This record gives sequence, structure tokens and C-alpha cells, in this order.
Amino acid sequence: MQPDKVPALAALPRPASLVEQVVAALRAEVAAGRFARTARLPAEQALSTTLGVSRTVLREALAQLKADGVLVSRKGSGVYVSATPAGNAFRLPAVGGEPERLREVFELRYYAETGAAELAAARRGPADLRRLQAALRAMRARGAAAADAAFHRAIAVATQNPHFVALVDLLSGQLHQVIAASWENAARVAGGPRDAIREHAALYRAIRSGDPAAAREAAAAHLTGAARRWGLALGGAPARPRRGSGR
Amino acid sequence: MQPDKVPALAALPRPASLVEQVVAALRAEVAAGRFARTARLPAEQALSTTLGVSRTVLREALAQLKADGVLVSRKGSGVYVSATPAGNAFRLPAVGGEPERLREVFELRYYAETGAAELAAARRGPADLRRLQAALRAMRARGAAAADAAFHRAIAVATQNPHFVALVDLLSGQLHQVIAASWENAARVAGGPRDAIREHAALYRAIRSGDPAAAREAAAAHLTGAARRWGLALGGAPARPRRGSGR
DNA sequence: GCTGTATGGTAGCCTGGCAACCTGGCAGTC
DNA sequence: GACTGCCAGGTTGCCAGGCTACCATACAGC
Repeated sequence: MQPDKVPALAALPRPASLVEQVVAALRAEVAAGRFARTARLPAEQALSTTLGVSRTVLREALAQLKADGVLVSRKGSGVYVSATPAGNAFRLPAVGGEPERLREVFELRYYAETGAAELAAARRGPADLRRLQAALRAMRARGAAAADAAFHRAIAVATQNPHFVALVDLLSGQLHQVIAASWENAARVAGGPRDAIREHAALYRAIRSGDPAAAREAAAAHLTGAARRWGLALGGAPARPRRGSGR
Repeated sequence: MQPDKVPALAALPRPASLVEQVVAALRAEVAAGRFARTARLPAEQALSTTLGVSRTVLREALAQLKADGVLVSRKGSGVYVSATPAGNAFRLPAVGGEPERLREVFELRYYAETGAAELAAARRGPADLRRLQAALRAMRARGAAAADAAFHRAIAVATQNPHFVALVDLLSGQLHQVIAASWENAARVAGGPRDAIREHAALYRAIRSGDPAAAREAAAAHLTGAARRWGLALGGAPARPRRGSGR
């Protein structure tokens, strides 16, 4: 049997809702520089009629763009293009079964996690080490994906930079199903979860010792190992720091 | 006179709009695990009455949470908690004048850009090199912040990973004012823009030569240099890979 | 046991409207 | 002439109500 073969019939693509279309249109308009920075947009009434949608739909779209930092609105005055039209949000497409998407997201995770490990080694406090050790223990006892996520989250927290926490949370959340499947299938792979736990332990030791370079390399080794275990080719070019056989 | 001294009176904090409050409340509710994963939420009518807001306000909030991947809705059926409740969006707070926020964002940029440089060196094609060279030329001729942004964007494009492009765009957009000010004030700093251009050129050569490790180090050197030039202490711990002078 | 159908419920979308607020200009004052 | 206070028009924030397309479930029919 082919256990982890996703059925070929994926969820049918639905027609985009009106709100989504309006969001995309306005975003494109702003990105194309159609409105100058900090320029005022037409009033909601006018915009809704020119776009041919009701004001409520337009307002839902505007709310999203305001939340993304693309637009700002001042009550009684109008809606303006933000001073930072690129926005303040970074979105990932839903990573479904497509291996290409998966590889791209994993690649990002590789650099986020290696960077976090490097920083964490330099800044970790005793509480961070306790958290890491607890996650490691849980992993050894039950070997669950939850402990894996907790471990990596603890590294992000140890960086003392909240953005790393948010980024790692986002990426591990997106890869959650994959990670869970990985732990379940780990038993079948030669080496099984033993490799994963060994890699985590090495990463923990490197962070504890306070050696940023060692932590980076341990994280890199772990992530390339994880990619290999669930059959992800970090293809095209080495995402590994060196062409050597690893240390 | 004190040209770049921001007036002490910043923009007054406005009371959060109803929509923002509803978004925050629902997000917290989901994050707290109040609703199980993939569970159905109460109907919009019911939710709006329990929250004490109109349905239009609730819908604007739901639209944001759907865009963030926290919720999904099926017409005719209901609104459900997403399978990935952590969402698919990563948000940065508006980086104003606070140096602490600036340092955090810049730290993230450091790792995004060094990673992108490493990947770019392995995957760059001839078109990428042309773009990089053009940006470098523009930088030498006019030394503008725009050329700087174009250069770093070209590196992200060369990774052939669209997420790197999005992330670099986001971060450089957020740091835009700072970067622009940096170029304007560069003339006053000893070394001036000469250092910046030299660093960019070195990074370009490393990417052209196809050596990922060299590209990473060149990017690291450039970013630490940039941080130093505009008086940003990448404090607490070294953000540089090694204490040595490089390999 | 399976298939088709009726029914209640739900989200998507629209119309219309009111209050709070902002902006620009005007009259009045020093 | 410069400044202050005020007014009117325009704009966003928020609300109420309603209609349609769609979904899920139960039920009748085969």
C-alpha cells in the first residue's frame, strides 16, 4: 500500500469571493504605484461604485489592507496609502501536498532555525535551557511532534527576539501536518526517531555551551536530516553550509 | 538646528476600532484553544449578538482572520477554525523611532539576507547577475537608497524562492525610512557611502563566483557594517558568524 | 441499502441610514 | 495682517434589515 499518498483529487478551487478580488485589485493598484505614497484614495462611496461592489464588500477589503499596513484610514478624513506600502505582513500560501511549495517553505525554515539557534546560543538564559531540556525529555519519553514543536519554539524564545518566535511559530504551524506524519512514519525509516532525537540533543548541547557557530551547524545538520527523513530534496543547490560530509 | 530630531509629541494613540477589538478577541479565543481545531464557530448572527456588535463589523473581523488563515468559511455551512490555527501570516509592528524595535527587525533582516545570499550564490543565473550589476552601477552613479533596495531584492529573486523575495521586500520596506536616511547621512560619516558600495561590490563578486559560504560572509560583513554606520548596536550577542577574521 | 428530494440554516452580498469626526473656508477680533 | 473661533460639507465607523446561493441533514421512495 501507499500510506502517505495524498489522494489525487484535491479540494476544488472555488471562485474567488468578491472581497478577495477587491483586495487583490487594490493591492495591485498600490503596488503598481498608481497612487502616490500617503496619497488619499477616493471615498468609499466613489470607490464602491467604480468597482461595482457594495460599500460593505469594499469595507471588508479595506479592513484587510489596513490590517496589513498597506493603507491607513482616518475617520472623517479618508483612506490613505501607507508610508510603507509594502505592508507589514508576510503571507505564506497554504502548503498542501505540492512538494515544490513544501520545499520552499522548508528552505525558509532552514534559515530561520539556523539563525535562531545561533542567536539562542549567545543569549540563552537558565530558563531557556530548562525549557529545552524538558522538551527533549518529552521527546525521548513519547517522541511526539508536539515536543518537537516545543523544542524549536524554546530556541526561538531564547533569541529574545519576538519576531523569531512569530516566524518559527508560523513555519512550524504550516509544516505541522508534515512534521506529525514524519514522527509517525519515523519508525519505518532506517534509524527511525533515534536520529531525530540525537540531532536535537546535539543542538541542545551546542546551545547550552554558548557557542553560536556550533549551534548553527547543529541546527543545519538537524534540518538537513529532517528533510532527508521525510524525503524532501533540498534540491538544485545545497542548502547545507558546506559540501563536506558533515561533522 | 537639529534636523532629524523627531518632535517629542508623537501621534496620539487612538482608541482601537471595534473591528480591531473583535479581531483581537477572536484571535485570542482561537489561540487559547477555546475552539477545537476545525471546529465550527457560532453563526455570524449569534456571534454578533454575543459580542454586542453588528454583523457587518463581525464580518470585517472574520474577513481578516480568514485572510490570515486562522479561520476558513464555507458558504452555506459556517465558519470553521483552520487546520493551521497559527495562521499563515507574519506581522511586524510598525517600526517607528524606538531603537529596540529597530534592532529586532534588523536582526531578522540579517538572517534573511545572509541566507538569501548563500542561496543566491548557488542558484543565480545570468539574468540575476545582470540585475545585480545594474543596481551596483546605479548605486555608484547616484548612490540612492532605491538602488540599494533593488540590489537586495535582486539577491532575493536569485534564490528562486518567492518567499525570500516577500520577506526581503517586507523587511526593506519597513526599514525604508532608516535606509534612506542612512544614505543621506552617509556623507557625514567617515568613510561615507564608499564603505557601503565596497561591501555591495564584494557581495556581488561572491555571488557571481558561486561560492555560498563566501556570499554568506560578504552579506554578514555588509549588514554588520550597515548596522554600525547608522549607529545600531547589534547588541547583547554577536550577530556575526565567528569571532575570527573569517576563513 | 441506495438514491433523490425537501427543509432549515448559513455565509455572501446588497441597500439605506445615522453619528462621530475631519477639513477647508469664512467671519470676527486683536 | 495675523490669529482665533465657528460653520458646512464630506468622510469614515457602525448599525439594521433583507435577499440569494449554497450547504447539510433528515426523510421518503426505490
